[in-house]
Amino acid sequence: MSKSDPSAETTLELQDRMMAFVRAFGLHQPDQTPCGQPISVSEAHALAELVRDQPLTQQELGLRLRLEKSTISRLVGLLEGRDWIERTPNPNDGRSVQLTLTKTGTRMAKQIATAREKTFSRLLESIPKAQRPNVLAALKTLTEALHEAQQPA
Amino acid sequence: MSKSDPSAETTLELQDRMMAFVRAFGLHQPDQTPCGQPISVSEAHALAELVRDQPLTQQELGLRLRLEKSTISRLVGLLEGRDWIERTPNPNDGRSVQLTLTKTGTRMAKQIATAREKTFSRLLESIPKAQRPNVLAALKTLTEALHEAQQPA
DNA sequence: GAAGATTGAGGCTTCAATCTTC
DNA sequence: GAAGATTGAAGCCTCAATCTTC
Repeated sequence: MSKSDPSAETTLELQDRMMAFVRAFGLHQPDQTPCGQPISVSEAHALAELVRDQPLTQQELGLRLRLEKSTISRLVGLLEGRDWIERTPNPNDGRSVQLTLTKTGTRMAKQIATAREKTFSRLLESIPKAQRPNVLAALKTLTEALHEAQQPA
Repeated sequence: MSKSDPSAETTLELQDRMMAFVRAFGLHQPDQTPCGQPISVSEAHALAELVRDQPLTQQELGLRLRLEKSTISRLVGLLEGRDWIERTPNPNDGRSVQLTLTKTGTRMAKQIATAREKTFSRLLESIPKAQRPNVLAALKTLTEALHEAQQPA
């Protein structure tokens, strides 16, 4: 919401830096698997959300992961097929289902979280210590700006 | 390369912020199309690279976009189908091809660049002016850290 | 009719195998 | 055999249409 026309140069730099960052992040490769088969980034993210909050409806999960409901439906189907997630019908509303982690799913979620923490810890170590607060603050600012700029009006 | 164990909390925050950012960025949606049909993010990115440097081999383009050579092959095929790009055989090396923009392709690339600039300008406006330098610097730092952390050894 | 979820069609990406040229 | 490019198979995602329940 801050007025002031940004210069063309600054805009171009932001564009370059963001594209470079997103490409470098490599969203498409599956996560390292702590044990057994590889796991998609979204699967890992879904498990992480469920560890924090349980139960969740598919729509709620979709909002958190910013994925379409159809994607969530298939994603949950896969995780259910591995017996990591359970779909329980909501007693108060026959339309929605409640997602909960199975015992195996909880164990896997924690293993994945540990492995992931190692990855991000390593990344954080590659950032000069003095700049870490700036980087975190910048990511927050950027994400908020993205949400704001994506508003239709 | 900076030593010092980051705290678990900081690691978690980085993890959250990065996931939130990447999801918010929405890599999967096609770009707004300045005229005619929608364009994938990678197509727009490819045109932007070619406007800067011409000609490029497919492998070079793949390195810049951080995409597999098979992806580039298909991507170029699509752009060639629209008569935006030309594949010219390299006279010095029969294996590689030289990618150049056609007249139409150049015009489109510029239109897309303009539209994209508008998008990023709007995003930049959503970032408080005082924080803009920090955000840009942070993105640079992060991308470098990503490349460093992805090194095998 | 609206909300939650599912299914079908198509696009972009990766990995693996192949083909051609060096 | 290595390098550049292509093709085949499969995974994840979006959009649109559909089904069930409110």
